[in-house]
Amino acid sequence: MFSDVYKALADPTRRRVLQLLRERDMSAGELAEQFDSAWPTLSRHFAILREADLIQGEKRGASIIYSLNVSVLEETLLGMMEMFQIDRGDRDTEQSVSGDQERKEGENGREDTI
Amino acid sequence: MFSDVYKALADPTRRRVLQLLRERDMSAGELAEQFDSAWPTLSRHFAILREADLIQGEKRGASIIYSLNVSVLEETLLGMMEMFQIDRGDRDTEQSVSGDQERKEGENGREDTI
DNA sequence: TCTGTATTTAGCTAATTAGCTAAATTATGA
DNA sequence: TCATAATTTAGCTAATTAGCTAAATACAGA
Repeated sequence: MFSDVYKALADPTRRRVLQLLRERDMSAGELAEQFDSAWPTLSRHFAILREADLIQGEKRGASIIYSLNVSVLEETLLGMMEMFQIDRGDRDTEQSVSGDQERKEGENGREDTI
Repeated sequence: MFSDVYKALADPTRRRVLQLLRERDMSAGELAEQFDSAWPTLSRHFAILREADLIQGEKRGASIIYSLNVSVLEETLLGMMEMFQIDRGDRDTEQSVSGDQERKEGENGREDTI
């Protein structure tokens, strides 16, 4: 369902693009300037983010202004939290999940952990 | 920093493995039975999850019992929320972020969205 | 020590992806 | 219409990855 989104998020360059767009809308060129890669390379990253519906571009004159689709990002992350039953509230609160068991250290302090 | 974790999470099979381990610890074989892929293929996925420190395996006799590293998963997801300034509280609460702007529709109801 | 079970490693193929340069496309303005 | 600017597409290479089968390793129990 969100598989494209997960893949889009797996790349550091793309995560940085999203972060930049979190601050404000930017043109493709303005975005590309923030990176060392060639512009066509960035253009490809933009396309992947567009396909995942994480960003959208709007033509303004000769430029394309990209903007973040906050809701998709939000829904994906919250969906992921839910999927893994991570309590999204207060970090110090005890989690209560069926079959819940945190990492437990062996009595001898040594485990055959691989 | 968490790049390995993101990549590990990008694959549906691996996400399913994590979900299964969320319920209870399982041996490699028990896990592998849940999927159609060949065991070595699963073994490879386990290795990627181990390298990302999302799971760990403990030898028990001839078997390896895998368990989820809940904290790594939790920290990654919360870190991601923070990175993108997603409010992890109540969904209906207004977000207040510098330069924040939700998707706004053009007056004419038509945008040159690409 | 031999046998069977559990799991991983080796070695392969096919598909995907990130990066590049060069060319094409689209819009602006003289 | 011509030149320039902004961006994407085309077409390539190198690296990565998912999948497979076959072989190797590690352990348990007779």
